[in-house]
Amino acid sequence: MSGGVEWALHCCVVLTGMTEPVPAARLAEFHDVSPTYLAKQLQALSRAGLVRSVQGQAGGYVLTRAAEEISVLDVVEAVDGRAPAFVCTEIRQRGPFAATPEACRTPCGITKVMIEADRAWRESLRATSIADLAGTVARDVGAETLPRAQAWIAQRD
Amino acid sequence: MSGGVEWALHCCVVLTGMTEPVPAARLAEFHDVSPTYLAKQLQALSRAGLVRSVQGQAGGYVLTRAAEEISVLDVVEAVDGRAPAFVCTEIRQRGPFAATPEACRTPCGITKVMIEADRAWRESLRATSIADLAGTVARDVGAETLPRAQAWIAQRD
DNA sequence: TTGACTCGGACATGGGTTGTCCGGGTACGT
DNA sequence: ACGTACCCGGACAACCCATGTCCGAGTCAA
Ligand code: SF4
Ligand code: SF4
Repeated sequence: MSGGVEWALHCCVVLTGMTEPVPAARLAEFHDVSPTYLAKQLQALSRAGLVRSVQGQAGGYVLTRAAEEISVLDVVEAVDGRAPAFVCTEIRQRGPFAATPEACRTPCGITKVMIEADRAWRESLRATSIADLAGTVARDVGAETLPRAQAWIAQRD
Repeated sequence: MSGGVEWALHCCVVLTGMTEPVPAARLAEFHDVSPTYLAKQLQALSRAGLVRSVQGQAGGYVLTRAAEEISVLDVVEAVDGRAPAFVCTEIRQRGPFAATPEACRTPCGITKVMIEADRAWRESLRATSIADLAGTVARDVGAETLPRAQAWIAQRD
């Protein structure tokens, strides 16, 4: 899995409850990561419709909907793509005992198992929302930490 | 996911019920794939203890236990490794609002979600065995296909 | 003893993710 | 209305791991 997923998730969590647009550079400074590369991840989120980008001075990114309506799966798929991890090479159609193409209409047993496992993985990721994540960080490091961090992000130098 | 997983699974299926050792070169010829690269995957299976390799003339690979006792997850983990897909970079310990290391003893919410999803994925893969896969190919392409293929593999030129 | 065949780990190559850059565009301040 | 400064967006390289290959050590059969 792409490492940028972690960055994107952290950004979505800190964007929770933010009313003003936040520039990508400030998010990068907050997390101490490469600003340009983080920008790429945010662009992916923007393409997926999870965040809305406003340009010009005092621009930045804002969530398009409530944090309860954004699942972890949405973020993962936005950054890493919607393609399944396992892709069949159709090697059963090769070699001396090659199967006929019309026999390969329906996915074989191996592919079925992989698709089912992929579905279970995605379902598990869909069960948690960004708001849930924000709640866990409130329980882990204290309820006042997130608002203070958001205040630091909101102030413009 | 590594593409070699598909090759390894196919090899395990055709090895079902094989009593004589099968060389890697013959398996490669049967599937029409690179012999040397397939050998690498079989070596991984050997290291994981799923197959036993016998050397010398008339050597090859044999399953170490019954196909019912080998799950798809075993093969996947043998080839692709046991490491989880998501690895945390601990970026919460960086930046102006860095968390203290002692606060990071327990995994955060993001990591918990990822671990849970990974567990669900592996559990789904563990539910199916190689014997089940052999059964599905019997239902899909006919019950006599697999024995005939195995007979072709068993004969030595 | 000979021989030949097998596996095993060490060695190149390519595609993909990571990381970076500059141009188009927008909103603010004058 | 103009200038300006800022921000986003997609196009451009660098690094790394998966892919693919090779030859030597070991082993069994003859
Ligand atoms: S038999 Fe299944 S895994 Fe093998 S090539 Fe066909 S679809 Fe892919
Ligand atoms: S808060 Fe969670 S996801 Fe973020 S760096 Fe720490 S463990 Fe990783």
